[in-house]
Amino acid sequence: MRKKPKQQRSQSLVQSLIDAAAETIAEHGLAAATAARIAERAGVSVGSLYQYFESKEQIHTAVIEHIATGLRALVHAQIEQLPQKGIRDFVQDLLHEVWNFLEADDQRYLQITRHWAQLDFVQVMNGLERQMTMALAVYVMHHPPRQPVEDLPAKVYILVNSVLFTVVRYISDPAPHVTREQIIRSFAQAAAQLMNQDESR
Amino acid sequence: MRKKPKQQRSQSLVQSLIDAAAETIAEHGLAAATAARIAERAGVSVGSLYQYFESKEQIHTAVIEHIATGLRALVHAQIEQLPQKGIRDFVQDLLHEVWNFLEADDQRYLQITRHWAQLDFVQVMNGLERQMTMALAVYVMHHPPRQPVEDLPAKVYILVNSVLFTVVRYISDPAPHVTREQIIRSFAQAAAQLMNQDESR
DNA sequence: CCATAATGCGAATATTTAGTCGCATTCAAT
DNA sequence: ATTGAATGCGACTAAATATTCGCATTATGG
Repeated sequence: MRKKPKQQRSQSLVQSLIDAAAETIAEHGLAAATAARIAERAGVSVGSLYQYFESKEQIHTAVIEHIATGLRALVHAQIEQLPQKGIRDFVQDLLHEVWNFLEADDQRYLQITRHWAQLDFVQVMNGLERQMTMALAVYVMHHPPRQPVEDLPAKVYILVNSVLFTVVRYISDPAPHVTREQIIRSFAQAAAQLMNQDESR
Repeated sequence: MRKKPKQQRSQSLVQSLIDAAAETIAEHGLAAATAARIAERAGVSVGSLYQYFESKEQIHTAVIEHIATGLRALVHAQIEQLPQKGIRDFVQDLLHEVWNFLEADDQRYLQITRHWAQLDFVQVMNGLERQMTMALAVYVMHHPPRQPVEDLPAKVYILVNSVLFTVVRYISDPAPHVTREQIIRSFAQAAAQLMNQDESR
């Protein structure tokens, strides 16, 4: 960011640029999110845009950070309820929340998440992983299963990535032949089994 | 494709363009795979490129199709061995194969797969899903578990997408804190449990 | 060997895009 | 009210890039 926005008008200008960038990426993809288009959508001149952002990519990064904050908050809130819920319900509810989050605002965040490879989404997922690994480790310690859980970090790695990508892929799917509820149920089952917390045996 | 390449020299020209495109995407990303660069790498003029491809995107699509063929063959070969192996070993071996495939040739295919959202990779995954669903349905029919498998299509959907995306993500990860073997083992376990084929209980 | 179709070329054109710069406008402190 | 700093503007520049077109070269069938 070139200059720090000091006055209030410039701060809201920066915000409107970030919003406009998010909308543009969501509606027309990353490639279409050019400096000119973002500025126009924000009702701002390109000159002003470059007053606060070094480059086009810096705006994209700002958008990611915005999404990341939302995701982190959501996961954090759910983790607080893990002890009372147990793994299965926890995963189920978390999945519902993530799903709704990605679908909100006309799938604004979804479209952005699809371009994870080109954006710095990897950092975000690393953060989520750590958060989840800690929480699950603590939970398993307090609810020791008959058989100890092996490779817990690997399992969390799988779960976090699988959930996020599969949901993104599902929402992107024009004609999925399975239902959202089936996916969520299956994921919850898989998670519970992986943590050896499956009571139905 | 504008013209059909009839003579042998033009056919190999087309092939060299596709190869060059794959290499360019792999090494420098999708955005860098411009018409000029692809042509240069193939040792061909841009004019010739546009003689056989309507647009830059059409080359990208051709590259995808090439990868898809490889993946399909690989999965097909593994599915043949499913009956003798059982779910767990099947998934484990399949994962090793997919992993090696994506890492081969200096991760040539990996980089391409990372851009699935912008390319037509969705079709590929639909195909793989159908292939796997059929195979697993047949297997489960011949090896009925104590409890019937619910939501089989959904579970296969999860498995296929999770495996592919998680592997891609893992190979992209500059500093993963879990090992490849842990991931594979955990996935194999998850698959076996999901199909109620877990004998270790 | 000739006629004709297929192939190959790359300079030239048209478009798109990132990023800059000098000038105009607004704010905030005195 | 005045003044200097902050903000905002958008035409302009420079660089990439997609795609075309007329001409040169090469293969093929007779």
